[in-house]
Amino acid sequence: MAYWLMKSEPDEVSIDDALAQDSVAWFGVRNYQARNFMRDQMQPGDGVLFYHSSCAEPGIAGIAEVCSTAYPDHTQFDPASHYYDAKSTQENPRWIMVDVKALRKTRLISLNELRTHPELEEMLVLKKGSRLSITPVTPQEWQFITEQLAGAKHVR
DNA sequence: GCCAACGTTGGC
DNA sequence: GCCAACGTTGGC
Repeated sequence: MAYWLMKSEPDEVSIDDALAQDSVAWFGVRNYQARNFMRDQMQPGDGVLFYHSSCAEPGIAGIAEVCSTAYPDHTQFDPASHYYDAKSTQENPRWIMVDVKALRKTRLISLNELRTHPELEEMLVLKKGSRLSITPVTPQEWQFITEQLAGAKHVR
C-alpha cells in the first residue's frame, strides 16, 4: 500500500468530473519518471491525493484510489490527440496509464496552505521547480493531510 | 503572459 | 557522451 499525489488540470478532469464516473483513465502522462511510478510501483488500492494544477486555486481537492495496474495510454496512437507520440508503436508502447477512482471531494487544501505546515516541508510537490505530475507521498504525509481534512469539520 | 526550473533532443 | 538549444510545466 503506497500513497501518491496526482495532478490534474480541472479544465481537463476535475474532482467533480472524476466523481461523476466509476473511474477515470489517467491519460496524458508524458514524463518518464511519472510513467515509471505507475509502471513499477502503483498497485490497485493505493491512496491518491487528487490535486488541481494549472488553475486559479491549485491544491488538493479530493481523495481517490488507484484501481488498475498500468496499461497502454491509447492517446499516444491518435494523431488527432494532443498527446499523440509519433515515435510510439502498438507493439512497443512508450506511455501507459492507470485507472483512478475518485472517493470524495474535500475542502481545497491550497498550495499555500500546504506550505504552512512544517510536517509537509519535504513533500516533493512543494519543492522548488517540482513539475512531476505524479509524486509519492509518505505514510506520515498522508496521515497528516487526512487528519487536517477530518479536523476541519470540527473547526468550522 | 512571464519566467524559473527542468527534461528532451540532436549535432558533434 | 557532452551540452546548447529548445520545449514544457505550472505557479504567479
